[in-house]
This record gives sequence, C-alpha cells and structure tokens, in this order.
Amino acid sequence: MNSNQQPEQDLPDLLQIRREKLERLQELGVNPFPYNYKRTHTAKQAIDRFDELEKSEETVAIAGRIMAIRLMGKSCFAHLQDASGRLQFYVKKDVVGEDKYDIFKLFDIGDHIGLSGPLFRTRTGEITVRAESFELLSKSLHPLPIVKEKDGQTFDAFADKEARYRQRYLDLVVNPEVRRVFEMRAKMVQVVHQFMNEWKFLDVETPILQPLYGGAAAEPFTTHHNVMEKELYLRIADELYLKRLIIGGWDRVYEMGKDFRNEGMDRTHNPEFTMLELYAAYEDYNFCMDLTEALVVKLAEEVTGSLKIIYEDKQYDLSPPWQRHRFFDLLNEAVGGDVQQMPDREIAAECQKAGLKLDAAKTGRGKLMDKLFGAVVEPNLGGPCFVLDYPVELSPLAKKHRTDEGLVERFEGFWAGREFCNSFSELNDPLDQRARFEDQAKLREAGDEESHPIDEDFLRALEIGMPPTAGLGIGFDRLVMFFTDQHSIRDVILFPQMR
RNA sequence: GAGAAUGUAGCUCAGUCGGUAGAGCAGCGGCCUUUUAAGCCGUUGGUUGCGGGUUCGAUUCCCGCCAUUCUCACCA
Repeated sequence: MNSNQQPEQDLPDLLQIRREKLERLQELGVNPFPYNYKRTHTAKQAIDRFDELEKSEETVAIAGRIMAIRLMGKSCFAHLQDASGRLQFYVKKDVVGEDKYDIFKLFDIGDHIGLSGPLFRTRTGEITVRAESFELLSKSLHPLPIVKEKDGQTFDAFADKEARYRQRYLDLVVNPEVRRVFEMRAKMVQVVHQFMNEWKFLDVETPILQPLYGGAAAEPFTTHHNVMEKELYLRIADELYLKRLIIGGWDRVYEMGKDFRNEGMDRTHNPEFTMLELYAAYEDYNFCMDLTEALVVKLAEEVTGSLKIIYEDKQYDLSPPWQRHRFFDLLNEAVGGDVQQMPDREIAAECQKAGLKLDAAKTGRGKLMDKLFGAVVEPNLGGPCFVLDYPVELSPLAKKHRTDEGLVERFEGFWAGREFCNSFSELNDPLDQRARFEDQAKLREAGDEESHPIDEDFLRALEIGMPPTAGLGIGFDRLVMFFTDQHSIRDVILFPQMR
C-alpha cells in the first residue's frame, strides 16, 4: 500500500527505476527538491502574449509538471503543464550542452521542472519554449497515468471512477476538465459571498458540534467528547442557531458550510454536503423567492454568462419570474382528486398506486402526502420553479399560512426535477413552536427516527421574541451540479465519501 | 437495504468452453537535432480484488467477503 515503507529491494520496477534516477541526479550534483523557482509567465500567459514575446526575443521562465516527452536522440520535445494549461518546450543538446542534456534525460513524466528561453513556433505551428536552461523542481517517484489525445479524441483516459475519487490528485493532474468544474465551484462560492454582502447579510459561523441537533428531518452523526464525557452530534442544519442570531438582533445573517446527515448515499446525496442558509428579519417567504431568483441569475451570469443552462442535454431558462405552483394544486391535478380532503388510508392507497412501498401505519399524514408528491409530481417538474404552501405536518419550523388552514408558508425550488432549495416564513410563535415540537415527539414515539427533537433553549430564545423572519436553505452542491452539468454529486465534491 | 454488472501489468483493455495470461500506452536498452497519440528495432513487467471449496490442476466452475458502477429502496 505505502511503497515508501517498503525496503528498497522490494519496490516494484517502475518505482525502483525512479529511485535510481533520483540517486544518479544527486550524484551529478542536482538537488531533486529545491526550494523555489522564479517564473515570469504561466503557460497561458506565454501563449497569449506570444506575438510580442517572439518579436522581443524575450526570455520566459515557466514551471510545471512534465506531461509528455518525445525524445529524438540529440533533441527532445516535451510538454509542461501548470495550473493555467500546457506549453510545449524544446531541449536541444547543442543549446544546453552535453552535461545538462544528460541530466535532462533522467527526467520523467510527472517531474516538476522550471525552464527558461525564448519562444518560437515549430514547423507545425505550435508555440514552444526553446529551453536554454532548466532545473529540476521536484522528482516524481510514482508513475502517472498516461493520457494521450489527438484531434479531440482521448486515448487511454484515466477513467476508473473509484481510482479518480480516491486519488483525486491524479484525477486533477490528468483530467483538466475536472479542474475546470472545481474552479467553477470556487467561482460560485465567491459570487454567493459577494451577493450576500450586497444584500446586507452578515456572514456568521455557528457550531458544527452540537449537543442537540435540529433544523431538518434527518438522522445525525453522533460523536463523543472525551473530557466532557458527553454525546455530541454533527449538525444536520444551521437553522436553529441562525434564528437565535436573528433573535439576538441582527437583521440578516447567513452561513455557508457543511451539514452532515447519516443517510444513504447516491448520485445526489453525500453524507457531508454544503448548505447555504440565510435568514432575514421583517421578511416572509415571498422575499426568499425573489432572492433565490436573483441569486441564481447572478450565478448564471457570472459563471456561465448565460441564463440558458444545459443540464443532462435539456435546456433550462432561468429568466425570472419562475413559475410558482401551489403544492396541492399540483398534487390534486396529478392524483385527480382533492388530497387534502382524503382520509389517511385513501392517501396511502394513492401511494401504493404510484408504486411506493411504505408502511402506512408508521407514516404520518404529512409524510404520506410528501411521498406521493415526490412520486407523482416531482419527476415532471422541469423548472426552475417554486412549489409553495406545504401541509403543516411536514414543516414543524414553518409559520402557518396566513389564509389557508392546514398549510404553512413554505416553498421549495425545483430544477430538472430535483429539489435544490427550501424556504419558509419562519415560525416565531413560541407556543405554536412548542406544540409542533410535541407533535414531532409523538411521531418519534411512533417510530419516526427523523422527527424533530424538542430544543428547550431554542424555545426560550423564541420566547424572548423573534421578529417576523424569512429563511432559506440552498443545497449548494446541487446548484454546482446544475451549473457544471455534472450528474453525480461526487463530481462536484473534491473528496467524496467512499466506503 | 435489494438486484444486476464489473474487478486481469502503472494506465486503457483483450483472453482462457479448467492446463498457472496477452496487446497498446508508460517503463528499460538501441537508432533518431522541428516532434506532437512522434517513429523504428529490441525488451522488462502480473499473488488475474481477498478468502475458502471442487479438481491431478482454478485466473476460468462453486460459495463467502470486499470494493466500484448502474437501477430500485431509503433520504424533503
């Protein structure tokens, strides 16, 4: 497993040979791991400014990893890759001298080197550095997957998904399009912070290690603090702490950070994932719909430059306003009846008709309706759109609808048939909140492990008084998936969870 | 959690209807001073995912395990 711990003579050939080259270089007075190198250009800069650099015969100094070597006796073409791209360079025995040329021949694909010289174009037109001097910056002791390409066709792609996720460093070295995805993700993070700043939200940090979890319906990870001899949970949501801050007196707060849910993993779920949550005093869920549209539009403009986004070969137009559908309008239409008027067993029957396997006795009314919605409505929600006004049983932290009995003021945003955000007019009546928590406790006793626990400190905070407040949570990874057209959450998380 | 498929050289893959494995690239040696999937000649490299079983003999057949991928379930 760890080749560094193997005795020299047991090393596989490919590793052994590189160790020997390392020793030969050291014998020739080369430090294989020097301390720095002064670059004048990145690969991309050298290419972009080729015309002026060629005219001035200026010496450029670039540094990067050797990715291809084409040795032809007394001269050699090779490619250097840095964070900006690739650049060809040319090493000629006449130019660098015999001793240096012998050193160069000890270099491998994967080594980092720095080199300097003037730029020229080869006979076939490729911009190339004519190396006048070069130095080893880091000797690579492990072979790299060799990926070749011609006319846009890739050969021997490093494609094994398991190897790519587990050894992401190799994936990033060898698959440049993977780097692009994460550069776009970084850009999106930057845009979110900029946007939240413009909208006057305060960037705050709340605990990840919590004595009591809450704010969502999910099973937590449990851990243990040794000195306190106390069970702690990794947070499943930021919600209850952020609301405490609204109670504390800030008008607008947000946090972008990791949540952890102890549930199954699939294409759209990683046990740790990034959530953007925000709360705004004196606003309701209508504000959050406007904000969501504005944020997504800004992300589209800044990241892709277009409001038309292709995801899984389908085009989505993000131009606001997005369609807004009421939950029961959609559900009733899909079922062909008034679901709100149905007794529980009739809803359960509809669930069965939709092919859902569930234990109706153990599933609350709200959850039944939600399951049914997930089965008969969600897959057909192209979006982007909002679904609003959910049944109260599903939403223990949302405020009752101002006009409709049995509903709460809540919406979820959908795009490509998937939920990507969730928002409500926040419940700020401490008595109502206590009653909701107690309903959840009953569900828990009935066997629902994901029901919300009672949080007495949160109730006390509400009793101190929370202004009318709107809250919104956005599953950031899913948003990244949409904007980068990636179809697995593992492709937008650098180090996804592996078994 | 269930089902299906997959796991062979550093990478991408082939193959063996049971007789201990091949190719391309990479590597190593040779030729080659504008190549670009460089080319030509030669060549090294494998506990066939792990553990059992059947068999004279298993990489191949059987069982178990591990991992990955896909589908379903779970998961607002």
